[in-house]
Amino acid sequence: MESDQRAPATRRRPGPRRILSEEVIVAAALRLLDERGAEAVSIRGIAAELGVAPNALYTYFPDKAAVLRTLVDRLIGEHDAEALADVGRPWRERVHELALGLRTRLLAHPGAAALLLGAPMDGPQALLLGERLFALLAEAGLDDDVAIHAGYVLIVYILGAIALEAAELDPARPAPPEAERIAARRAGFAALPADRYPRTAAGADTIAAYIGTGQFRWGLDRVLDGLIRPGPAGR
Amino acid sequence: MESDQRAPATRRRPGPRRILSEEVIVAAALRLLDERGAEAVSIRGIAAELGVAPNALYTYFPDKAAVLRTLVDRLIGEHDAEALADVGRPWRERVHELALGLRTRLLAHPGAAALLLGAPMDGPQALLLGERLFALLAEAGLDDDVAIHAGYVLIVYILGAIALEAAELDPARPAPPEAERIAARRAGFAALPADRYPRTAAGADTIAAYIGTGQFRWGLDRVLDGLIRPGPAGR
DNA sequence: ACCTGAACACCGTTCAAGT
DNA sequence: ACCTGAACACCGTTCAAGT
Repeated sequence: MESDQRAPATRRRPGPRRILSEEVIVAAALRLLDERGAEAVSIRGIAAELGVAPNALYTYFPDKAAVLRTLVDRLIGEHDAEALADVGRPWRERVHELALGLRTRLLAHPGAAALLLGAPMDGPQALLLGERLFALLAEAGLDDDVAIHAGYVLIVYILGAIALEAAELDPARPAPPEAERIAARRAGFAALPADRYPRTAAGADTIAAYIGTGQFRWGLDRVLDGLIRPGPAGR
Repeated sequence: MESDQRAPATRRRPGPRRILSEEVIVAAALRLLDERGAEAVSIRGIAAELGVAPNALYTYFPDKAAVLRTLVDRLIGEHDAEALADVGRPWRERVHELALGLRTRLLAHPGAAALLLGAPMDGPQALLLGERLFALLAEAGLDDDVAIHAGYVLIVYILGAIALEAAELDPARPAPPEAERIAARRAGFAALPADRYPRTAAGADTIAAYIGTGQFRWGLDRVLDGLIRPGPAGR
């Protein structure tokens, strides 16, 4: 019992147990986020989910913020890199695919979307996303340094729109169908005092309908228009 | 001593004490946010700042989230409404003023900026901001419902850019000068492995410089260009 | 190296009570 | 109506220890 000098069972000595890993922890955090909302994602909650003592997680992450940053970065990274690099397809189509794909995946985890713009976008997957956007915009004819500025503007629009849309969702449960969300918004805006917010009340139907794929795409196209064919104030 | 039947001291009976108010609570929260960062803003912390028991705040706000929502909405509302409505000045100039002013004020409270896109923008001041943007864009020649969509895109860009920029700041202390922030970014990007992030590393200087008024304005102009003169895919 | 038990210094919120 | 004391059910993180 006292001899731990014996040869390693596998190639490397397995250490005491090796139950956990970064992946397993992040996966548990995401599960918690989706099932019980943002405030259920605690170190203690994740540990309980994994059947482990809370402080076990500190072997893999320095603090809770690091877990969340890693989680967000992984979600950002889940896109089809090959399709984006396929030079045979028009660049605008590929930007659409990137942006819409990102929106779909992030809205599937509304709790995570709230964390999107709360920390610097400096994770490895976020940087890769930037690389791909820069390359796409360079293909579209922009000079390298303009492409970089333009890529940042695009990221701001894409992530900002997703975050703002996700803010209306209940993070504890999957997003209701678009039609339902629009109806709820319409009711809210129509109830506003028309004397104070005349345009908002009058345009309630229009504003209510901003949520959704179609409008996300419309805004994306307008931003791309502005970036690709700079106006008189151009850089 | 036992008779509390006497006539009210002032016009309305003052109640037991009336120490607190919504304004005082929000102001204390903001002070805490600026001086000691986001995580110092707790119900208990605010109460201590005000010399009051923690649960006293529940007379004025239903929960902590409501305090933060009100705080953000107030910050959004601090702009010069008259200057924006001044029809004598070009609309683009007024949009700039609105956006840049918002950026300056929100970056002065980096901790608050992180909360910007975490909750729906449905506070009274946020709605007023929307009204003003819609009016400006209608002046710029957009149809009413297009102006509403365009206004939303603008808000997404403006708030998204501010949030992303604020995410790099230490919320516990005032923002360092722009040059210093750019230098710190440049060092970070230049240190990236060039084989994995070729464009990011090569463009480190450019990316580092994205932060700042000039670039915020450049992006704003590009977005406006796209919105005001819709391209072939226009709505 | 990896995990546990126990503890520290906190949280938000609720309840019953005092004025 | 407005505020307090006390309590409940939590937090994130650290430390010393076991293997």
